[in-house]
Amino acid sequence: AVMILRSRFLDARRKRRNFNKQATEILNEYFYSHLSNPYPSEEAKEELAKKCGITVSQVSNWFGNKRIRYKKNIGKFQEEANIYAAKTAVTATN
Amino acid sequence: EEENTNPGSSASSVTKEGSKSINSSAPRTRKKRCPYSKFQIRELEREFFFNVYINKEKRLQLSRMLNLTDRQVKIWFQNRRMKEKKLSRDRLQYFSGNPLL
DNA sequence: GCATGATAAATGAC
DNA sequence: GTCATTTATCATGC
Repeated sequence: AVMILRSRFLDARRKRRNFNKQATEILNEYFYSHLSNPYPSEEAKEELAKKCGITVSQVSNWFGNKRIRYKKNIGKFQEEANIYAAKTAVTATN
Repeated sequence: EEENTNPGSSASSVTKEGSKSINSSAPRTRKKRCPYSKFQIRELEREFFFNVYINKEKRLQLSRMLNLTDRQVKIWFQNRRMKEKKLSRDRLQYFSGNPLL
């Protein structure tokens, strides 16, 4: 039984699964509302992980990938940036 | 499963990372990440199994055998220790709260 | 076919 | 030394 769990653990670590849309929304919301300094603290990471239903490591991975891919091609993310900018603006007015 | 095409040797004579150019304020471009071969990984892992911390002597020996610099071997062990720590964390998280145990 | 998450080299703060 | 990163690469999803 232990061996089964062990192999299952190894497979789960290697397989990649996309996050659900809600988790991605939360992460993007934080990213674009902190675009000048998109480096969440350890506490912020834990809170994001809890809200997204993922691990802190996964949050770190997401921000690492997001930062460099955004920097490498800002134009590609412009539309996305506008969407979340408008979204946070709406929530701010409420 | 072959050797490294080390980009460091292709540039101007940079025998070791210790050697600095005359220019003190050089931006010093970041070394391109080059994945190690299966053979290199096997030997590094073998040594890591015996001791997580490698001494200077074995480090020099390994670096010569694998055609890597001292610094590369040193950094590999640092990263490998971090990886081990993360694996332990993941294992603990995965097996904790598992009803089948 | 790229988008995306995870991992592997490499750097730098401390 | 650790450790959060950057960057490229790998593996998978779709």
